[in-house]
Order: sequence, then C-alpha cells, then structure tokens
Amino acid sequence: MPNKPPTTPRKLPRQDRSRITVEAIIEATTHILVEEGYDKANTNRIAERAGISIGSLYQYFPNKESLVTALMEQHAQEMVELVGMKLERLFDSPLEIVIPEIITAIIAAHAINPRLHQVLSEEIPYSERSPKMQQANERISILIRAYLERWRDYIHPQNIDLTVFILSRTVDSLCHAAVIEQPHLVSDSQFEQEVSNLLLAYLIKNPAI
Amino acid sequence: MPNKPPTTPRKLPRQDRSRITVEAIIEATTHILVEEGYDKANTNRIAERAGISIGSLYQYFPNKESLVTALMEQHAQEMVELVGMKLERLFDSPLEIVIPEIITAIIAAHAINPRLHQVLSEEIPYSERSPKMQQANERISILIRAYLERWRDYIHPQNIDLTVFILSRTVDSLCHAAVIEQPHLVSDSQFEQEVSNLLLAYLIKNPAI
Amino acid sequence: MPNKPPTTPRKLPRQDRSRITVEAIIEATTHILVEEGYDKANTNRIAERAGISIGSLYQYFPNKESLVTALMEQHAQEMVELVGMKLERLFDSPLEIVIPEIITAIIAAHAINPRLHQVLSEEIPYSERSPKMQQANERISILIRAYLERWRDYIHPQNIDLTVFILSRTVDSLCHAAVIEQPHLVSDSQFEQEVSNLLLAYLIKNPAI
Amino acid sequence: MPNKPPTTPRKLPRQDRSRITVEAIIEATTHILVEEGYDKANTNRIAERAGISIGSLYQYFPNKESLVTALMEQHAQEMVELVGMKLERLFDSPLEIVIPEIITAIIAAHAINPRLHQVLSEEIPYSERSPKMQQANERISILIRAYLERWRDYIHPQNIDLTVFILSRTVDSLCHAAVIEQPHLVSDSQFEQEVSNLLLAYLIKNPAI
DNA sequence: CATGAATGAGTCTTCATTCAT
DNA sequence: CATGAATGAAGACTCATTCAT
Repeated sequence: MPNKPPTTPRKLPRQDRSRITVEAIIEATTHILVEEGYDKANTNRIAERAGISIGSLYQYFPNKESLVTALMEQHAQEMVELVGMKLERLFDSPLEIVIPEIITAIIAAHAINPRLHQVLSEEIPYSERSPKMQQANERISILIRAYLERWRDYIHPQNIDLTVFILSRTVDSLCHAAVIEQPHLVSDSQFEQEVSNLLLAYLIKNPAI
Repeated sequence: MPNKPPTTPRKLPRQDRSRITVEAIIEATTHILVEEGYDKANTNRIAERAGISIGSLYQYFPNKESLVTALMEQHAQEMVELVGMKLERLFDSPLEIVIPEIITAIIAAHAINPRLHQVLSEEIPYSERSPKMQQANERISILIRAYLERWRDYIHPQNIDLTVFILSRTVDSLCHAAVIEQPHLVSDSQFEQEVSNLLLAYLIKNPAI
Repeated sequence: MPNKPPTTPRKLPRQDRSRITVEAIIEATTHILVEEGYDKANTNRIAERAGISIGSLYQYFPNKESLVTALMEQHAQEMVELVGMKLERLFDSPLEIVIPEIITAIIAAHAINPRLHQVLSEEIPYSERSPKMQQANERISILIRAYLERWRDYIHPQNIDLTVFILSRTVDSLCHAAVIEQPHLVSDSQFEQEVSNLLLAYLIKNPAI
Repeated sequence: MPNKPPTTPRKLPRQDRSRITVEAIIEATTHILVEEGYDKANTNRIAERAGISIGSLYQYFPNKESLVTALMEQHAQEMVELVGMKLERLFDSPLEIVIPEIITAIIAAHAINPRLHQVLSEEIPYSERSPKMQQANERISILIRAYLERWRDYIHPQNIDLTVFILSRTVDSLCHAAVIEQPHLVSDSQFEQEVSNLLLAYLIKNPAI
C-alpha cells in the first residue's frame, strides 16, 4: 500500500490574518461542495471563492483531500458534542424523554445545511474517512452505551453493542433521509414522533404504548 | 441549465455478440468500481478489462455516467424483483413471517458483492441517480404500501406513507451498514432477529413479544 | 523509499503512425533539451514542438523522466555499439592502433550533438540514471577488459579493473570536455595524438616513445 | 536575451550577526542540496533549515541561483587555494613529488563531502556557472602552467596549454569518479599511485619508471 | 462495426519571490 | 532589519471522448 498523503492541516494559524484565511477556505469549500458536488469541486475554484490565491490555500491544507477531511471532522465533532451534551444533561432521564430529544437535535443538525451533509455522507469516498472520524463515531457509541447501561433494567434487548449499532444507524439514516428526500417531514412533529415510537417500542421492556 | 447528456444505452443489443459485449462491459465496470472506487475508475481501463476497444465501449454507452447508471439500475431492478417476489408470495402472510424473510433476503443481496453496493450507494454523486432508479424505489414503496394496507388492521402506526418510508430506510441502512461495517453480524441470526424485533415492535398493534 | 515511477516507455508503437509519433517526441525532447536545458524543459513544450498533443506524449512515455531516460539509454547504447564494433574489429590489433581509433570515434560521437551530450551528462540528476545505463557502462567495461586481457603481456599496469576504470573515465571526460569547452581542439589531430600518448605511455610496457 | 538576474550576494556582511546569518544560509543550502539534490531543493526549506525567515534569506541573496553560485564559488576558491598552496610550496620540486601530492590533496578535497561535490558538478545547470568560477579555473590553469614552464625541460609534451587542459581534466574527473562511484578506491593508495603513473608517464621525458 | 491513436481541457500542486506588518 | 503570509505563473499529468483507418 502506498503511503498516503497527510490530511491534517499544514500549519495552525497563529496570526489573526491567517485564521481569517483558514475560515474563508473552509467556508469556500463548503460552498463549492454544496453548489457543485464533490467531484466537480476543484481547489482553484475554492481558492478563488475564498478570495485568496491557490498558493495560500496550500499553505494551510496539504491537498484537496484535507479540505474535505477538515469539513467532515468538523461535522463529526459537532455531532459528538451534540449527543454528548444531550446525554450528559439527560443522563438520568428515561428513554421516553431522551429519545425524542436526541432525534429532534439530530434532525436540527442535519437541517442546518442539508446539501452539505448529503455531499459529505454520500459522495465522499470511504477511503477519505479519517481516523479522527472513526474516533468521533466511537465516542458517540460509548456515550450511547453508557446511557443504555444506566437504564439497562428498563430495556428489552440484551446485546448492548448490537443495540447501540442499531440505534445510532437507524437514527442517523432516518434523519438524514428525511432531510434530503422528504424535507417536508422535517418541520413535521409527526415524523419525530414516529421515529421515537420506532425506537421506544423496540427498547422498552413491557411498553405501555 | 446545460442540457444533460443521455444516460440510456445507445442501442439495445439485438444480436448475441452485442449482448455479450454489453455484459462484458458491465462486468468490467463492476470489477473496476469494486477494485478502484468511483473516482479512480476510468473508461479506458474498463474497456481494457472488458477486452474491447474504447471505441466499442462508446458504441454501446454514450458516456461514463451511463455505465454507472446501467449498473445502478440493474441493482435497483434486482431489489425490486427481490422484494416483489417475496411480498407477492407472502402477501397473505402476517408481519411476523414477512419482516424476517425480507430482512434475510436484503442482507443476502447486499452480501453478494458488498464493496459494489458500497461504491454504488456511497460514492456515486446524487446527480447520477436516474429516473429509472426513482421509479424502482417508487415501485418498492408501492409494494410495501400494498402489503401494509392488506394488514392495516394489525398495524399500529396510522400514516402509511410515513411508515413505508421508515420501514424501507431502516431496513436498507441497517443491512447496508451491517454488511460494510460489521460483516461478522451478517452470519449472525441474532442481528436479523433484532432488526425484525425493531420493526415488529413498532408495527404490530398490541404486540405479544 | 517510495516506489519510484517507471521510466520505461508505456507501449511500443505497433502502427506506423505511432512510430512516427514516438520519433517526433524523441526529436522534440532532444531539441528542447538542447535549446533550453534540462530544468527549463517541460512536457507541454516538448509535445508542442513534436506537433502532437500532450495526451499523446503521455500515451508513450509515462512521465517526464522517461523521456530523458530514453534519450540517455539511446546514447549509452550507441556508445556500447561504437566501442564494441571498434574493439571487435581491432581485437588483435595492438594498443598503438586501437587507442587512437577509439579516441577518434568517441570524439566524433560526442561532436554530433555536443550540447545534447552536455545536458545529458551534466544536468540530469544522478538519480535518473536507469539500470539500463548501468548495464551499458558495464558492458563497455567488459569489452575493454577483454581487450586488455588479450594484450596483457604488453601492458604495464597489473590491476586490470583499475586500469579499465582509469581508461574509460579518462577518455570519456577528456573527449567530453574537449567538445564542450575547447571545441577548436576537436578538429585538431594534435589533441587526439596527445590523449593517445597519455594512455599509451601509461599502458605500454617499455614504451618506445 | 533577457537580462539575467544578478548572482552576487546583495550586501557584504559587515556586522557579525550578518556574517553568521550568511554562513547559516550557506550551511543550510549545502545540507539541503546534499539531502535532496538540486531540483528538489527549495528556498523556503533552505531558510527554514537555516533557522531564519524566507524574507531574511532574500536580504542576503537576491535569488535561488545566487545561493548555489555562492557555494560553487566557495568550492572553486578552495580548489584554487589548495592547488595554489601546493604548487607554491613545491614549485621547485620535480613532477615525481608534485603530482602525487596534488592528487592526494584533490582526492581528500572531494572526499570531504562527496555528495556535495557530486551535486555541484553533476546537477547544476551550466548556465549557473558564474564568471568567478571561470576565473578560478583560469587561475588554476595559470598556476599549473607556471609550474610546467618551470619544469619544461623535463617534460615531453610540447603544447603547454593542451597539457594543462589534459592534466587538470584528467585529475579532476578521475578523483571525482573515484570518490562517487568507487569509494573503496579512495582509501587505497594504489589508486593514487596509478593516477600518478598515468600522468608521470605522459609528462616525463625519458621516464625511468 | 471495431480499433486505438489522438485530443486537450482541466486539475492538482509547487516554489521563487514580494511586501505589509 | 526580520517576519511569514500571500502570491500566481508554471508545470506534470489524467481521462472522457472523438474519429480516421
């Protein structure tokens, strides 16, 4: 296997001017990705859109891939923080409270820039998923797992790892698909209600629905 | 908007030799896509792998996109047939029978060539999803809908369209993710059991689980 | 060590048209190298000069380096043939005959396109010397060695390997430097005479000069 | 012809700090050239290695070429001094003493940093040879010439200019090639002996070898 | 209808050099 | 005088597509 080029940003911006540049690059990458899609996007246009020279772009990002990676990691980080914050605050709240809250939050997160999420999750080759993203997903799994352990007595399925997998995948894919394919569902509390029902019916021992 | 190039094959192969050529091209496309991924794949290599000249490839497919589209449509068609066959045969069987059967079948379909399914669903730009695929998905939805209507009295959720959406998405994404990320789950009947539980618990009125 | 890109031509030209193209590329490379030097030379200009598109150039040569390598190997091959032919024909002639003949021939070879030889030997990074060139030099050494063994009884120095090294280096560097730095020497039989004297005085046992 | 940029250092370092900086730059250039070769070397990395900013580098050297030129001139100067010192001290010593001494000294000079000498003599485009270097070579020729004149009566070849050319080229190329291609020869007094024999046999009238 | 040589627009990336701070 | 962010021309190389044979 050839040693892959790095995807970590080249240098961390110290001065204010640089930080502005890096932000402009990220913003431009987002914009171009949203407007053109992954494989029509090109670094020259990104630089142009960012209002900087192509050389400056390469001062901060070693290659095209690293631009996308930065965006994906940023998104993954936001998701970790979102779920983390919710679960921390609601650690002692029962499933009936937590599940709808998280669904609402994740839909909201996806709805901020649906097209970007779509490009990021549907068009980026799997090979560009960075270790940092794996870690982010890992951390989310750990958070969910801890919560499920806390409420184990009230939960029907016994294989916790499998449950974590099913939960996280189901929520993510349904929220994603809703935002992309059925945007009208997003503003519809019925959708959130039904997804909650799906998960609660599965999870809860002796459900009283 | 620039008038997009066609994605339908240029001519239907009437003669045997042509059909063989087309099949070779499809096979080669599959192979290259699996080995290299979407954006490392190129038409010259596909032609080479198919054992024909690049010129001949363009005799049958007007452009690169149409190759991928053909593959995706073929796959979509297989899925329609799969679900269609199951539901037709099991139209009068209750959910407890149908759901596990379909899950098993879909997992099996994904497991035939997991990497191909991955490339097809994760790396192909959305713009290349053809109308035919939409129709295929549509038809699956119609089949599921019909089945759910048939068993409406035993089903808890009332918004059938929404239920179809949730069902199809959940099954597809879980099976897909299982095959790709947790291949060990595939040969594990527990996984199928749990996915069935997830859906049955949601769907069935007064479940007796 | 990263796996270096290949320097062998991509495909051997089968059709006449292709052979003409390859020849045009070689000619253009020579021309550009002579006119601009190694690091001002660029593939786009070479293609332009060859009257073909840049794409065609890359059909036959996988990268810039391979263009130069082809030229160097061609030159090395010519040198092997030159020395080989001379030594074969003159294998049984004494040093007093062979040395001047070879010097004359090598000067003539260098004088055909002095600037090209200069660029090839002075500006090409050592790293681009291909195995084939090593072999060519090796073969020349073997030829010289065989000749020296044949005439061993008349030769003063005893360490043949060292003598081969000294001989080949001296002839090559003097002829090269003469053609480049003192072109007026080239048409001057005195120069050849003196170089011959240098080597003969060294080699011949009990010289009668 | 475009007016070529200057290759002389921008300002002579009067203050100590400046001289240290210039030396650091030269050292860094040497290091990068040795490690990376001429055309992988770049000014940013040289500045970094020198521990200064790229801006400061351009304070002392007007362009990349001038860095290399400074190095080459330094090297040429060393060679002049080396040969000058030897010939001055040994001006009245006969060839049998002088030739081996010079060969030993030149091999030693090449052996200090073989890779640097290689890069300097094999990879630097001819266009970057500065007038100062020509002068240095000129001065060496003058020194050798003076010595040969002094011992003219004992020397066989009559054309002194040609002899100077042959001598200097032969010594330089053999020492260079030995150090680069046959490093094992360097520590071998036999090599020096043979090169001496080569030259002495040529030069000395009625040799008594 | 097959071939495959040819095309060239398009893309990533480098690096010598400048100049505002 | 030092800094290092910014510049952008330039160059290597790819690949979908065409078309003469």
